[in-house]
Amino acid sequence: MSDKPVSIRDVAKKAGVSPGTVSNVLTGRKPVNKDLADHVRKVAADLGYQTDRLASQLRTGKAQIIAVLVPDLDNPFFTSIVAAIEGCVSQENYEIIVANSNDDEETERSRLAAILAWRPAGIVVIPSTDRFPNRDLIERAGVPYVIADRVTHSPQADTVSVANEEAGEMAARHLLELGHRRILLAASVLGLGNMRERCAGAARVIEAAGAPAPEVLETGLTFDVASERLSKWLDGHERPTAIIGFTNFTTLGVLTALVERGIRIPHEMSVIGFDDYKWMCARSVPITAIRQPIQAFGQAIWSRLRNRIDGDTGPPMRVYLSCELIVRASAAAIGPKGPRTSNANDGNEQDNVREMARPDAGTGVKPGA
Amino acid sequence: MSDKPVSIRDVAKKAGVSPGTVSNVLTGRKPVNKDLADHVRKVAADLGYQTDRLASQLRTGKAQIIAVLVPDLDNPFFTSIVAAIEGCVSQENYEIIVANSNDDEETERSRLAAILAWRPAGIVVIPSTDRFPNRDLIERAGVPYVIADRVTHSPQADTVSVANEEAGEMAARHLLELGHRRILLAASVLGLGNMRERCAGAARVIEAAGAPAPEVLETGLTFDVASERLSKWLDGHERPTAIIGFTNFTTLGVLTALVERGIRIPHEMSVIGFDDYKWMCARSVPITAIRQPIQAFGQAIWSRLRNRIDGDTGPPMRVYLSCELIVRASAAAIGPKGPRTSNANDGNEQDNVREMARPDAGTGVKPGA
DNA sequence: GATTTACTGAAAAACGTTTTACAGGACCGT
DNA sequence: ACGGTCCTGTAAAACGTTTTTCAGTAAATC
Repeated sequence: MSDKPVSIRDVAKKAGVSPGTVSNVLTGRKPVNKDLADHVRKVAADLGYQTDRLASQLRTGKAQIIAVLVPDLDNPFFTSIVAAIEGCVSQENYEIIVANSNDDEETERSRLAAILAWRPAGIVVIPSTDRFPNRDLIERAGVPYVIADRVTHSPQADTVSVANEEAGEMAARHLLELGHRRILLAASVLGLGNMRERCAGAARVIEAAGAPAPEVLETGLTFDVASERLSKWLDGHERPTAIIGFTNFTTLGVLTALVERGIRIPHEMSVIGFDDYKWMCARSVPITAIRQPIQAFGQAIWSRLRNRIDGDTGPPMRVYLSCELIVRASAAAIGPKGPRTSNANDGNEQDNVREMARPDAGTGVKPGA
Repeated sequence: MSDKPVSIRDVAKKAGVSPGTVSNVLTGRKPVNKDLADHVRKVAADLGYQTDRLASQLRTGKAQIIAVLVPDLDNPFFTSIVAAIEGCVSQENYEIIVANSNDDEETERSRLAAILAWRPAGIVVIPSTDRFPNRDLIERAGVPYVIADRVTHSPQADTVSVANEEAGEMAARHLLELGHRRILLAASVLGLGNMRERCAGAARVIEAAGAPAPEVLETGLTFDVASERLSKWLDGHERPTAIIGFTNFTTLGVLTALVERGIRIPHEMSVIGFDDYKWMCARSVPITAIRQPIQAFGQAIWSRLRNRIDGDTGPPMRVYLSCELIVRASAAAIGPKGPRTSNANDGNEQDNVREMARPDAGTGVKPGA
């Protein structure tokens, strides 16, 4: 109800000191007599004073704001990353601004501009495209940022991503061990670095095993077209014995396409999905999947960004985290008999985060097909 | 790279005018000669000037920030609402700050305090508890806010929610039409108004049909305990023929509990879920569910909040939106023969948003059991 | 005992805007 | 010619902080 919020001046007057002293007491930037400090603190508390962060951070130059720009706020993978980051930063008195680029380069640009006008302390962005041309906006503004997930290395900026090739390898190896040889890789869009790497990892292992090079199908970025394309593809091609979905949406697409075609899992088709969600277990044949370490992801992003905010001017770093294969029932041994699930879960639980300086920057991985 | 961002003073100097004039040109708050205005705009564009929103909004008093406080950022329902709101507000040059209360009253309070320090233009909050005692913080700050989802009416504030009773009725009626009489209602926590209302709606319809009053099971707020409690309950009670999950997490819990017990859907148990997600269709027996109108939800929240920000001082409004029953295969007719699905989808597609002033405020709905 | 040093806190400048107050014309009607 | 009203733009105040500068006192050093 009280229209004007209580200001530092009010506190100062009531406490009989100068505003500067109140500031020094509250921020602790300059020492002030213990007794007086206590008094000021008490008055501030009594008045319910809350420092106006707008004003405070106008003066100090940077806002305690971390902006997170994602390509799709309706994709639970991205929101889970936002959640993980929020958990980290809120403990250090930062606030999070979210923006949605809708996988569109133009809106990405405009959202980025709007966000930069807040002079945020840092930005984490999951680019809408691999090249991320809108980077120039951030760089011109001189705001620290890290690129996450989709772009796995960049000569200009820190990147945090998953060990994509390794993830692809894990999935493929699991299928090979189960006897599969004709494997379909379902990626969202090969224009994305992480997709190329996952496919490359899988393809390498598969070919190394002497199996035919896997086919790669691009299912697009949304769920709806994913299942559609999958269905169409299944109609027009010799049927593989296993499919790896390299994205949560593609996994969902694979699953519904199989339902539509009446192809049963795992008897007629083995499936490995990406990401680990509750619904994967809420089925009679729970889904074997590659789990991305979301919490660690968020922490790694924040820790990198934090360093930059604190003034780290070292060369761009590339951080990547290992995924984990969660063996369940949707990938089964091939052969005359029915499903036989394996539980060769050798996931390396600890030490799943590595950092490396980047001498090797810029060497993109070729698509697997 | 340029360390100091270009300020309005720089533009003014280069354009040969005063800072005030630049401001007037850019904000359009006072008229300025057309030619001069164009010139200023050009200079501003050349210099890549972007007004510092911190400074701007310090002066004007309120930040173009909408804070969204949700109980669980890992729950896709809540994040989908955030996404819907973000879509609305970003078009009007507002930015969204998200905060996670983690379903805990204390962290809710501290997050709220942190958020209020930004002097946001408005707040939308999905309270962690029904009573929402932390409301006092917002009210003391005098910031407009709307309460969403969980609390469906409040004498002090606008509420936007779903037509919960109606939703419960729809689900129950569908099951009754399919011949079910012993129905279990799975709610998250009956301390939440929306849960009580959904249960009440279902219970009323069921009892009106002469069927025994339905049992209500509280499954808790997280997925893990949900399935656990469900499993335990199923062991200790006579088995119903149908279950309604009144939350996406409880639905997931129901589904996995049934999987664990080897109870098949819909042959041995019919299930109606809540919310509409992709995974519900990615199964051989897709899930019949109550869909909440997420987009409309976000729009209604924003429109209400917008009005308040613009100075609407009318009495608190209660807005509620109708849900839709999506008939699929997980709820089947009971009887000697196997599953028979109905497609009696009479959902009222249009006119699913209503507003009403609140003379009836404060009359809570009783829990259904 | 004089001079430095250390400490404490007040006063004022600064951050980048917006807004208010005002000044200088031009234009109008008398 | 004169006072009034527009019109357009400048100068300066203001927003609520933090930071810098400085003054006054007490302690320490010679």
